[in-house]
Amino acid sequence: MTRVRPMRADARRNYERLLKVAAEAFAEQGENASLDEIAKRAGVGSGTLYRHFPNRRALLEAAYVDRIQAIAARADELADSRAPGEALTEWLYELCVGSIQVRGLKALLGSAVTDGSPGAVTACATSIKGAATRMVEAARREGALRADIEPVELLRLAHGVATAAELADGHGGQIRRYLSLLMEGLRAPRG
Amino acid sequence: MTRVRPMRADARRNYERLLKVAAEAFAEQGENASLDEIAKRAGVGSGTLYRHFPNRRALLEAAYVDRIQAIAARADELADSRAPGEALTEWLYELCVGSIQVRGLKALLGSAVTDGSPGAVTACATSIKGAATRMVEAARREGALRADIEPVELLRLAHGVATAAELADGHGGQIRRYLSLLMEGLRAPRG
DNA sequence: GCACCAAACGGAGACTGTCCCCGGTTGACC
DNA sequence: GGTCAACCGGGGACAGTCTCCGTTTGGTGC
Repeated sequence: MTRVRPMRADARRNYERLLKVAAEAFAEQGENASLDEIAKRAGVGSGTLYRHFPNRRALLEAAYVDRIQAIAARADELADSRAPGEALTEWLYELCVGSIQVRGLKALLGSAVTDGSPGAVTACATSIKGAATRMVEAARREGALRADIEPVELLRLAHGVATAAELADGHGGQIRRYLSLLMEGLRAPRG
Repeated sequence: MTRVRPMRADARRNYERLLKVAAEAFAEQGENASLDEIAKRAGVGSGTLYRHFPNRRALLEAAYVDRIQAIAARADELADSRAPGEALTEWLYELCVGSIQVRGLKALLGSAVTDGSPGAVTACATSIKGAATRMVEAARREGALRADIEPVELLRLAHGVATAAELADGHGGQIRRYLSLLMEGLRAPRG
């Protein structure tokens, strides 16, 4: 158990400003927003940015953990208020909407469900997969979902739906439609 | 009718070497392969590359037109040898495999079915959409496909499937599975 | 053959972005 | 208010994109 000493006041200040600015920049410009530009907008040097966040992915993840947690929490909320199958569909819908509207989020969610990506075992990946697992299990019990679909597969397929919808109009206008086509295929097999 | 004078011999030579090298580079490294590096490998200056191909997309497209045409031709071949629904599924499967194995191809196919992308009206887009249209119409007639699915939507969804499969293992091992799940949802509605 | 010149070449260089390094600064603690 | 580890920030090496322009060369008419 290493003694963790609290961050110095200036460090904490910079850290938080960076997160705030980064979240905005990634949302607007996607995952490839300029890091030096983010540093500048946060009023710090690029050295400071890279010390706090060794690479782009680290910053991206830090900027969106809370949003991911919110999505995970939303799963339980939906599970309480609707039938499992419906809750699942609605949750995936919201996931896709978030992926398209907040541009950096999609990349992050994608790498969270990528097999064998370095550093994939992150807080983000864990909580989103946990939420998916709970929803999938409930939906299976209700017979609203085939038994051979793994939670992580569902997340990957949802990512695919978001990608397809993005190609359509760039604003997610087709998510609902594409998702319902997919869900139709994921229902328990026809008699 | 403008008089088209043939390319000078050195120009044609360079043009073709660039295409060859670019196809290799994009296949290996994806759509973001370094253009200067491609020029160097082809033994020409970067100025020459940019004169022949004003931007990355132009080079990408030129490097893969023939491959896209082959995919489009393959559609007719499959249509002749199998039932429409099965032919469609197999064609989409091959499309996805190509998208994953030849890395730059996916980006190109994606932009070909993007609504409102600049320069979307290209030879690639036209021939791939044409092939999709023929397959979709045949499948519809057979009742193997819902009537409300547009050809271009199918291409977008296939792109989504390729994306999902790529997340799974990076090599397309799940394409068949994910595609069959999708196709299940695209069949004519249950009674 | 040869001279001409439009077409084509190629690489220097301006610009943007990433990331590291290290001399200077500052906040926390005594 | 002195000490020092932690932190800052910007300069700079490196890589990539794309343009500009002086130089070279292939095609053509003689």
